[in-house]
Parts: sequence; structure tokens; C-alpha cells
Amino acid sequence: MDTKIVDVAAKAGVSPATVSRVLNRSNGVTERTRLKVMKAIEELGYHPNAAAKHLRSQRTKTIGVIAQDINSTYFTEIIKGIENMAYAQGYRVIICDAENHKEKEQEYLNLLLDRTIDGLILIVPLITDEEIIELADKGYFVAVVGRHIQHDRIPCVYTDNVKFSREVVKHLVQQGHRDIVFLNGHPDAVDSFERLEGYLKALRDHQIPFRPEFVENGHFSENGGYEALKRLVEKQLSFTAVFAANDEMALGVYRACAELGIRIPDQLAVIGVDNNRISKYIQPTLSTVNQPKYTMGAILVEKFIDQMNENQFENKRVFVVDSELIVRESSLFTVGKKSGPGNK
Amino acid sequence: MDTKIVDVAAKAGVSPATVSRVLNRSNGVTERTRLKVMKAIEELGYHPNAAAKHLRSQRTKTIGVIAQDINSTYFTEIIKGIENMAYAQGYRVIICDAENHKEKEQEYLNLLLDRTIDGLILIVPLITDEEIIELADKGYFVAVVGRHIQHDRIPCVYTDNVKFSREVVKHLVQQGHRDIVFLNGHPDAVDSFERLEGYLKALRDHQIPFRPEFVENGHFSENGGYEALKRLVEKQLSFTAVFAANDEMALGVYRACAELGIRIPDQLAVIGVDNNRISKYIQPTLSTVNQPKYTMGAILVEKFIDQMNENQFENKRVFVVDSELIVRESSLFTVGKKSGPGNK
DNA sequence: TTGAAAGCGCTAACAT
DNA sequence: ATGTTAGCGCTTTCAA
Repeated sequence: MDTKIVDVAAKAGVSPATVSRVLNRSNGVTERTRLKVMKAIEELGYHPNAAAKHLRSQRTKTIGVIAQDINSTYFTEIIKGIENMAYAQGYRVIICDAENHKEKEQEYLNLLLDRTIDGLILIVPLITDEEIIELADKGYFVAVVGRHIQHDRIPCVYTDNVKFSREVVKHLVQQGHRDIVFLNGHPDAVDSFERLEGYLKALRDHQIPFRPEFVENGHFSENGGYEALKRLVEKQLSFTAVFAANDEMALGVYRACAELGIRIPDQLAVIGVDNNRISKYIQPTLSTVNQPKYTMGAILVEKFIDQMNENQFENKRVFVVDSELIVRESSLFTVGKKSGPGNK
Repeated sequence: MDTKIVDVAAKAGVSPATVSRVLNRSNGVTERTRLKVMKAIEELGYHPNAAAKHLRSQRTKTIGVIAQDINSTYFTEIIKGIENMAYAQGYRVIICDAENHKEKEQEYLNLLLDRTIDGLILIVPLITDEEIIELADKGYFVAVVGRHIQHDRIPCVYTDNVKFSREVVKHLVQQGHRDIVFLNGHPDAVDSFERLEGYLKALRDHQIPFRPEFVENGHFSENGGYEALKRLVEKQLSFTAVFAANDEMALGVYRACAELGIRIPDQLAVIGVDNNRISKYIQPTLSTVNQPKYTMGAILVEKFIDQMNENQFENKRVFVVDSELIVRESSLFTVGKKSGPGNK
């Protein structure tokens, strides 16, 4: 348990330096001595002390990942992508669950500042672009998923929110809808902003006038979606479709509809974003947008590690991946139904 | 970024030792010098180097947590409990996602061996009791959730599988069922074994003869549950209720029933275990067993940290928490339905 | 109350 | 190809 490199060296009849060489680069050592050393390591059950190694080499080969909340498959899938790719490159990953608190995110930033990790990946955090840029400017390695930051040293991967949002609305229009409500997420989140932008552009595409009262805020949460829909109904607005900026809010819409006796999709079509696992179990199954989460994590971390190893520089820093619309029951009229939307 | 303790010391006009004292124990330092030092730290933006600290102090104040798969709320809830309590005690937590591979679990064991972490918590891992005990015997700190290990130095927290399984079966019997199928998890998992035991005891409680063909293996997975139900039906067995050892398998049962045209709960009652989030969204809502996951994590880590700090010894090492049966639609006959179970 | 100095376990530059 | 040795940045005895 507390055998150290000198013990191994003594047992193998070599110097600590040689043991170190065997442990790291295998070149510069005879096969014969290499075997002697390996044998000694084996027999002593020796494990190099990480702290000593990190202190001496000034790197930990560890990447930190801050996720907004690990209780959602959006984050866990991305993390899996990051982790597997990182391990393949000899890097460890520390997962941090910020539980939706900015304060907790800040807490985890210390991992970077105290050099516990070599680099930090933020998955759509609450921390602002400015704060992230400040870190990068100080020389720390930072990368982001699900967000675009204008900075030479910050790798990004995200999906084109505007693009898929337009597709969502287009699909709804093709189903005969014109009174389409948009449920926004956190008002200051980039994702919200861009999805709203896509919604607006799509309305223009189809010559549908924009009605400000058709946009409600649901803060990306189930309960937020629930309350947003209730507010809309109370306002006596007449609409036939809801585009929720994520599946969580769509779930809230389902709950509100159940209470109010609104039938999905006949009286109200619903589409979410994220392809949350629940979306295909719920009744009716929820139409949604799928992002290639695992791939996003993997692509990003590969680039990130390259950057940290200085193998590669600024050639390709930003990765935009494609999302796909998954049409399920919640946005399609039931077979046999003749009537158009809005027939309450 | 690379300011060190000597820089702070120089700036504050004191010795490195004094700075260290300010940083750790605040006693033995005048308020005046403490303020001087704090000011210097602030102005230089100094952050102590973790590796150096760990190397010197021989502890990292970090706990590792290996979860079988972070893609399930069972694990994430426990992790949240662990993390929040650990942080409150000044400990960091490293989350490891083993993705259901024993090999990956072994990989993460290195964190313990190379002293990156002071202690390791395993949440129902695939690693065997023997392997865990071996670590403990070597002097490493290890603890487990959802499993009971007979060893003085290994804190455990789990829920009484036998007890709640009996309750589940009792509830089904009270609903009029006698032909109750049990869907087992991994055949070698303790949880499976104990839930099966509870099932058997309950049958005895109600004088229902045990039929071996009523037990099928579903490996705790959705697909496993799906296939298990199909096998049962192919065997032409007649049964009116399914007790699945977890919600995932119950989900598989739902899918199989949908394909086979079996109505839940009228033709088949279903109960799972875990209170997975999906269980209350699915139609019909799934009856299940809820374990106090967050609390389990919190209780355990508190004890574990005490142990690592040697504040406390062997007085209370094993925590058994209570689970509760949550009855939802999948195990209740629809209102208005007169007929008993099994009326296909 | 504060400072001087040793040393945690490792790697890498330099020497042989 | 292998050994010697300095030093990574910190904490903690011991001395003042």
C-alpha cells in the first residue's frame, strides 16, 4: 500500500529513474531490465502516487466536466461521449453535478484554479460567456458544449438551434397549424434565444404574423411548462400547437392538458426538444428534436485534448452538428380524424 | 496563475509557514497578520496547488463514487445525497460512470490505489464482495450502497428487499391475484436474490404454492423484461400479475403487453421497483417501490467521512432504510370494472 | 506568534 | 542504457 518507487528500484536492483522510465516512456530501457522492473512492481503491488506525479509533471491528465444537472439524459449522454473518448486518450474525467446552481458551478471552477484538472468542459452552464472567456484569457483550458463562445482558445460544439426550430414550426404548419405558441426556456440562455429566433424566422417563412402574447416563459422545467400553459389558457388565447423549447416543459404541458381536459394532439399539438427518454414512453408519444449528444461530447473532447497537448492549434475549433426532428404522435392527427386543428 | 505560497509570503511580509497556517487552521495567527496574508492572497489571485497539498498532507479530501450507470435516477439521486453531504463536510466527490461494465469499475479502482481519492463508495457495483473486502483489508476506505457486506470496516446502506417484496406480493394478493409472476434481475445480484426471497416468503404467507416456471430472468433491463414476458406467454402460462424486480423491466413488460394486446391492469397487473421518474408518466401509471435514495447517499457518506477522520469507530456501520410501496394504476382494477383478474 | 527547514514521491536534466 | 540529484509547492515539526 505504501510502497514507493525507491522500494521497487531496490527490489529490481535498479535506480528510481529507471523504474520511472519503465512506467512512462518505455524507450531507453533494455527489455531485460524492463522485465525485472515489471516483476518487482507486480510483486510489491506498487501503484505510483498520483499527487507526486501531478506535482512533478505539472499536469494531471484529468478533465473536469460541469453538467447543469446529471438527472437528465441530455447531460449524461454527452458525458458518456466525453468520458469514453477521453479514456481512450489516457485522460481521466471528473464529473461535476451543478444541480442547476450557479454557485455550485463556481465551486467547481476551483478544480481548474488549484490545478486538480488540466482542463474544464462546461455543458451549457449558467456561468456567463464573459466569465468563461476570462478563464481562457488567464491561460486555463476551457471548452463548452451546447453553446458558442467567440474566443480563439475555446473549443465549442453545438447544434444549430435556429435551423431545427424552423423545421419544427414548418412541420406544424404542414399539419395545418397557424396559431403556434412558443414556450421559452431561461430567458437569458443562448439556447432559448436562438430557438425563439428560429420560431420567429419560421413564422416569417410562412407569412404568419408574430403575436408576442404567444411566447411564454417556462424556464426549461416541467413545472415551468405546466404553469406557462395554464397562463396561456387563462388569457383566453386560441392556439392549436405548442412548440416547447425542451421536453421537460412539454411534459408540463401534458400535465396541464390532462387537468384541463385538452386532448393531445387533436385539440393541441405538442413538440419538445431533447429526445428525453420519457418522450417515447409518454402517451401520446412526444414529437421532439434529437441532438447527437454522445457524438457531441466525443468530438469536443478529442479536439480539446489535442489542444492541451499542443498537437494542434486553431484550425478547427467550432463544431456544429445536425439535429433531427422526430415526429411522433403528439404532433400528428389521429388516423380517422377528419377535423383540422383547434376543434375544441 | 502560477503564484505560489512563497509569493504570497513575500508580498505579505511573512513566512510561507504563516500563509499556510492562515489557509488551514486559523488559530496561532494574529488577526493582524491574518488580514495581511488574506490581502496578499486576494491581490495575487492565489490558489493553493492541490497536488502539492495532497502530496504533503497524504490525503486529498476527495471521495470517489462508482455508479453502475449514471443514466438512471436511482444512481443520480443517491449521488446527489452523497455529494451535498460530502461538500458540507469539506470533501470533494468524483463521480465515475461504470456504464455497466465491470472492467470500467476496475479501472476506477485505480483512483483509490494511486491515492487520488481517500475513499471509495460503490453504488451496487458488479465487483464482488470478495474484491471489495480485499481492498478494505489492505487498509483502503470503501463503502457500499444498496448492498450489505460483512466486514467491520465497510459502511453499508440498503433497504430491506425481503420486506418490501413481501408487501408488493401482499398488495397483489389483496387485489385478488394468486398467479403472480416474478421477474428477476441479474441472477447473481444480491438485490435479485433478496427480492426473490421476499416473493417466496410472501407466497408462503398467503398459502400460494410456488411454481418455478413463474420466475423469469430479466437482467434488470428494459429489454430483458420485454423478452421475459414474451417467454412466459409463449409457455402458455396463465398468470394475472407481474412483480418486476425493477421499473426498467416493468417498462419492458409494458412494451410486450402493448404488442400482444394485453391490457394493463385489467388483464395483467404490473408492479416495479425504484420509482423511476418514467413510472409516473407512463400509461397506466406504474405501481412501484420507492427507496429514499437521496437520504441513503447522505447517511452513508456522513458515516464514511467520520470513519476516515477516525472520529468514530465501529458503533454504527450498517444502515437499513425503509422503502414504501407506491400504488398507482398498474396494479388497481379500473373503477367500474366488476370482473376479477385474469379475465382475458 | 512566527520562521527555518525538512521532506512528501515522483520526474527529468545531466552525468556516467 | 542507467544512475544521481534537484526540485515540483506545500505542511509541519522544531526552534526562536
